Amino acid sequence: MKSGGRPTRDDVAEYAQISGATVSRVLSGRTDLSISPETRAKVMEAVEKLGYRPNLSARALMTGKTGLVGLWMCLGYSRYRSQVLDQMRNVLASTDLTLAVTDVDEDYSVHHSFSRALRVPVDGIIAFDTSASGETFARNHDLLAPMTPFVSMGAYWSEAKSYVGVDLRAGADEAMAHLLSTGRKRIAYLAPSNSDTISSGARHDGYVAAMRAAGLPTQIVGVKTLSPDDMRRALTECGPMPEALLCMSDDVALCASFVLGQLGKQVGRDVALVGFDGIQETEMAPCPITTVEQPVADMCRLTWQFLQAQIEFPNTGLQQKVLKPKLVIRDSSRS
Amino acid sequence: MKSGGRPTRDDVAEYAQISGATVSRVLSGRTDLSISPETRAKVMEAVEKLGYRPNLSARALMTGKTGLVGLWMCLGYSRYRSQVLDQMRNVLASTDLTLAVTDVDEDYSVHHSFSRALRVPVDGIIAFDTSASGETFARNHDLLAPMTPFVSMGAYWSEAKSYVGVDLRAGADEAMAHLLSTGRKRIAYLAPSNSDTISSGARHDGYVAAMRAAGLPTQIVGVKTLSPDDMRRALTECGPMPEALLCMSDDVALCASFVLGQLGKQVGRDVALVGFDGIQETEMAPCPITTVEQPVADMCRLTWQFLQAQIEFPNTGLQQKVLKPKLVIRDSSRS
DNA sequence: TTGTACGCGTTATCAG
DNA sequence: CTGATAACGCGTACAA
Repeated sequence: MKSGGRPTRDDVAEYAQISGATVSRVLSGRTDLSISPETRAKVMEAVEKLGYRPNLSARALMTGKTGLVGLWMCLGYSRYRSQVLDQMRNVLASTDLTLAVTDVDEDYSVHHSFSRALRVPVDGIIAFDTSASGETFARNHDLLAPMTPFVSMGAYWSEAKSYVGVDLRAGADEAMAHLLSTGRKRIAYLAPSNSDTISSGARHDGYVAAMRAAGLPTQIVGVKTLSPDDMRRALTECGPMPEALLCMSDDVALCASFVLGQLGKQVGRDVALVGFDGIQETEMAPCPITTVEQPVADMCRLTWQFLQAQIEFPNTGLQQKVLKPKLVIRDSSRS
Repeated sequence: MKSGGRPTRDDVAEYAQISGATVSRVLSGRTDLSISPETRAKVMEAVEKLGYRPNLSARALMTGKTGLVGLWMCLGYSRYRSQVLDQMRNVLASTDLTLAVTDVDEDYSVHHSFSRALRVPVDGIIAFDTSASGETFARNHDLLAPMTPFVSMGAYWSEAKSYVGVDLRAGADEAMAHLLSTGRKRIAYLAPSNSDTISSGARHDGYVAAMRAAGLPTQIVGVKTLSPDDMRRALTECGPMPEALLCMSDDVALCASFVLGQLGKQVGRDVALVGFDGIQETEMAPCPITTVEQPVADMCRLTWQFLQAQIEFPNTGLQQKVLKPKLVIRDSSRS
């Protein structure tokens, strides 16, 4: 046996006094091969004795498959993302593939993020809510991994790629229609100021369009981070308190809800609140929060279907589907 | 070039009319090698033209390194875990290694979970709060990946392995001392009924020990899931409402807080609440919740230090450190 | 500065 | 049922 490193297949073979090929056969776990019980026993003993584990890279090199599905997402704190992670895990659980989650953060350059993510050797890629615009994303994917099966999932996509999208614009339209129907006029859009979503994207655009259509002035409020302090600053320095806030996410809405309480405002009466995502916590806020619920379960299931097809049949064409979110009205905006 | 599949290094070489070795050299990005500008240009052009990407498995096979750090954790929904993910990502960001997060769920058998996680070829493993007992875990690690650098992080560990632990027992002791000092006597321990933590572990044990020492009867309350419905059932069917609840996690405490409100009880006055983990949301509850805060940042930083040492110097001995959590007292238990 | 040749640890295809 | 042997795609001495 080699002195220093990990034992190899041939170390096992030597120890067991048989050929390397046979070791492979035993360890392959295939049922269509027949192996004598004694040989099998010898191999297993040697494996145990030597603490042998197959080298995954070598195996992948031979088979051309790693058995991994890459999930690309921003690992920054977000309850919605955490929920998607949970769901994706459930979907993959019944499979013989393994989920490998990789950080793709908008803070780094897209290219830098990608080259990192691509260091994980996967059979297919799911890119979730990578907020780099869909097109930039598609171009980078072409550049960096043209042959790898790929599906983007969530709010952003490119028509050049397969995707399962969520029509947040429809969600924003519905939310705004609802908000306006309650008679409120001074409605602001609230989002993290360091994010793209504050000045563009389906939610922002839906808000602006609805306000314009109603002949009302728009007001964009940016919040630096989702800390109570920054939220308080944002909410007090933006002028007179708006009658309603369309929040970019439920995380934003929940933080706003807390700060409004501190400021002596009553959510639902003094200020209406609508969030996006549909995370569980909106239900458990002091005043339950209206939200545009994302179809997380369907989204994950369908995405996996798409990707699986691409992995199994490399010639699969583009698969594209847009899902509709669902407005869930609660006390924060009812009256 | 081969017909069907991805282009290889030698396809690039052929296209550029040079040797495969030179292609490798150009793409290695090393500065100590000297390559003529024309050659470099030819290679780059061929790479672009053919859409060549190096095969990671082959590269890993050669170098013996994948550049990946495996983070093993349960991907089920939990705000604390999400926070750890966020922090770990920050720690690894300044590194040239890539984080590959893998689901290791206590619901599956430990062995099954492990063999899955081990399908990701990594240079080192961080196992976070894998609630399988530390010893079981260590044994499985020995069985499945004896040579791979390994550090466990969080509430569970084995003395046979390197770890960065958090002394939740000390946290529980402190929390109970605090709770008892407020004069409350009917104190219950609240945890998910399907989890190990309901009948064992540092938090449970600390609770039981403190109650016994105070000559008070213990009361364990199990909650099926963290839905308001299940929580309501747990809290109403456990007999007369306890004066205080030591909650297994902040997620549990927050859910309890919501349900108590619904039941007309005032948190902090009628029922005291203490949670574990120190997630941000405890601060933003209607009545801010006392919590045993985990040293997430230090924990992640130190764990990485340990792992890095093992990766760099394979002969590194056992590295073990236990961190103390910090009791943060808020209104939910003050008076 | 570039090319040749070998080996990393597997799986898979042949004979035997 | 088992043993040689040929790839898989790449990095790197060594030679030119």
